[in-house]
Amino acid sequence: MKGKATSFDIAHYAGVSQSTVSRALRNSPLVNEETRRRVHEVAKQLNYKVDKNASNLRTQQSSTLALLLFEDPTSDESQINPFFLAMLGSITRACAKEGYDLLVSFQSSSSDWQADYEDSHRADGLILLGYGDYLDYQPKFKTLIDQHTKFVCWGASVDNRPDLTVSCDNYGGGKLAAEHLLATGRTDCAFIGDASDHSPEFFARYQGFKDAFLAKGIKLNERKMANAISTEESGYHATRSLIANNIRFNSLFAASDLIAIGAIRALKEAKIKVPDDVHVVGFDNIAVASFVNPPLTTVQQDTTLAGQMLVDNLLKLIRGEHVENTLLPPRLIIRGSSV
Amino acid sequence: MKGKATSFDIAHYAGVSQSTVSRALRNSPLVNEETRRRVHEVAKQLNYKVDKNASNLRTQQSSTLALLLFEDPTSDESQINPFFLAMLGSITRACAKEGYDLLVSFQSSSSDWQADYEDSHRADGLILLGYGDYLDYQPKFKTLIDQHTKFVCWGASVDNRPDLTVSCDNYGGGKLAAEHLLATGRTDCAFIGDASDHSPEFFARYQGFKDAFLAKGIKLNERKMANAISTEESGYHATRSLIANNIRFNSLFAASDLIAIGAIRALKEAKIKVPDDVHVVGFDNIAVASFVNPPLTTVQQDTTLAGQMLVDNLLKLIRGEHVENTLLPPRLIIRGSSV
DNA sequence: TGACATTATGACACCGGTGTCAGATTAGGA
DNA sequence: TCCTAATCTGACACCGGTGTCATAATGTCA
Repeated sequence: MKGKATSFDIAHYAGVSQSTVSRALRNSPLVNEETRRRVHEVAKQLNYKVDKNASNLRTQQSSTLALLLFEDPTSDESQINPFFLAMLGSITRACAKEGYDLLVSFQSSSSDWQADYEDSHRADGLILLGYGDYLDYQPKFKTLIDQHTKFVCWGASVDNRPDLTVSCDNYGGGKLAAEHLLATGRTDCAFIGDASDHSPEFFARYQGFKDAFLAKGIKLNERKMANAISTEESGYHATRSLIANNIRFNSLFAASDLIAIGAIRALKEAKIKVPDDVHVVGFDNIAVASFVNPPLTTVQQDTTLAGQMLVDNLLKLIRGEHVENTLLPPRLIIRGSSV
Repeated sequence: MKGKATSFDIAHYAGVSQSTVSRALRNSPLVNEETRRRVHEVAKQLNYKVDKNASNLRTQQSSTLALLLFEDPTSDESQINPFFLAMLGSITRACAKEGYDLLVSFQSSSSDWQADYEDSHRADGLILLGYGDYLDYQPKFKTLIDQHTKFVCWGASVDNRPDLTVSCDNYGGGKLAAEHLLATGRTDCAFIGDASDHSPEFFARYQGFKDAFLAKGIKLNERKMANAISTEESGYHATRSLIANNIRFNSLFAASDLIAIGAIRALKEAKIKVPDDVHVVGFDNIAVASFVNPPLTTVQQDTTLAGQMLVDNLLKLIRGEHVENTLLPPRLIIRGSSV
């Protein structure tokens, strides 16, 4: 057999028309049981596989989702944020479970990102994943909505369309972290992250954290804060600058685990002991968290559930079903860095 | 405008035929400069995107590669081997660079894996990634070759077709590890991994390691070996069983970093100090390696280069060009676990 | 036995591009 | 001025399926 078999080849060998082959292979009730069997038989022998391009072209859908990964442009090229990789894994699994294929693509948020997977009929919908720079994305979101592109995004909320967002309850997670530190009696707390509304997830974490302290009548000292993006390097430098400015604290909340790991490095370097001198709590529960020294207390985001929800919601959108705003419950994982 | 624009819409507005539109958009030299400009103009206004399904159907190729990830069926569902995730990242980037899209799919090596991406014209070729169980795969490889499926694989070698494999020089890497331990004077060495030919990569690492010791006239003690697959758990249990059997050693070579990390946990638990009592060397240089305590000495595999080579070789195969067997040089990264 | 519903099948248009071929127009050369 | 070559464009078949419609074969009931 030269080249790949087509449904016409099968039709020929099975002694039926090509239409019937198409129907038989998709188990249409219109086709006779005996015929169906025979067609399947021949198809198997010829190792026939439906041509997805032809099929997709005709049906105008692709059984494929596209995952767009946005990375902090400043992060090292070779190292991808492990939290996103975990998400990628769970999204892949969720797609497979639903019978969808997944196209993966990295976007650098600085450049003009190409969301044309849907326009070009390569994918039925998009999943946007990133510690989104909130403000920069809004115009893009609007374009996507105007074009009726189906998409969901992680973290960053879309104006007036809360149903398009799946995210961890960052505010609640921040509270969990705060309550834990308060319970251990460490009320003089530093925050490393970004408390501007540029980074909505970090902002929400900080808000929850702050409010939990306020609820106990404690006001966080604004001077004990330093900005950082979600890399180890950034966390290290931010913490170093606090130390260099002679700012004292007995506990530290980092907006992400990578930041926390960088912070611990800076603290160690300054001969500040973790957890004896400073309790440290991170956010994400990436795989590394349990291996660092000391093991990192952190707020876990359930990536498996998150991936599943992103896919589920997107499929609902594609099918035109109603979707609710989705907020996933965080969970505190207590380890050696704070006890 | 209802629905998506097609090339006929553009033809209409630009006052030319659809054929000309198609040519103009692909910058065919056949079309007049002025016409080309006008067509592009209209296309942009209508936000036109070529329908990939139609295009792929006609041209019989997809500008897409598929990545099949094989995981150890025993590994935890939620945690994917970080080494593979790093590879995934670099493969994605390499694909983007070459203008190809990437379909990602997880396969459980136990079940019958579906390699029909190419048959169904979804992808032009396959990249196989996994700590392959060598023997199980050979029949599958044969089928793929018989069907003229274009594919490359990482690690596992394909009988008679060395050109289909890209891999790290595992033998050389094992030697590097051995020479380092010898240089530190730790000649009484344990090995955790799989030294059977079931796991070709681990086997090669062990061979290189063993030969380097032999070159110094030292024969490794077979009793100081334990089998493990590439998970932290497995490394932990394997090491524990050695300790439980009262087997002594002053250095340890693990076939992968995850195994090494598990081994360190087992050692610590038994109050055996790393590196004072036992020097530990791993393999892979996953991101975690530098964060564990003590930081792990390891043999680095250059994942960026590996991803690039896999993609490059696959594209060459697709284009029918000659491909060489590809072996990437490993590099020793010395950290606290062995000095 | 004729009228009608049911079942199974084939013919055919269609999805939206790409590639080939033929034809129109203009330019160039004798 | 006429002929040939070069340039540009449109018509059309084609890729390999899917869905609609018409039709043949069979069964049912009055």
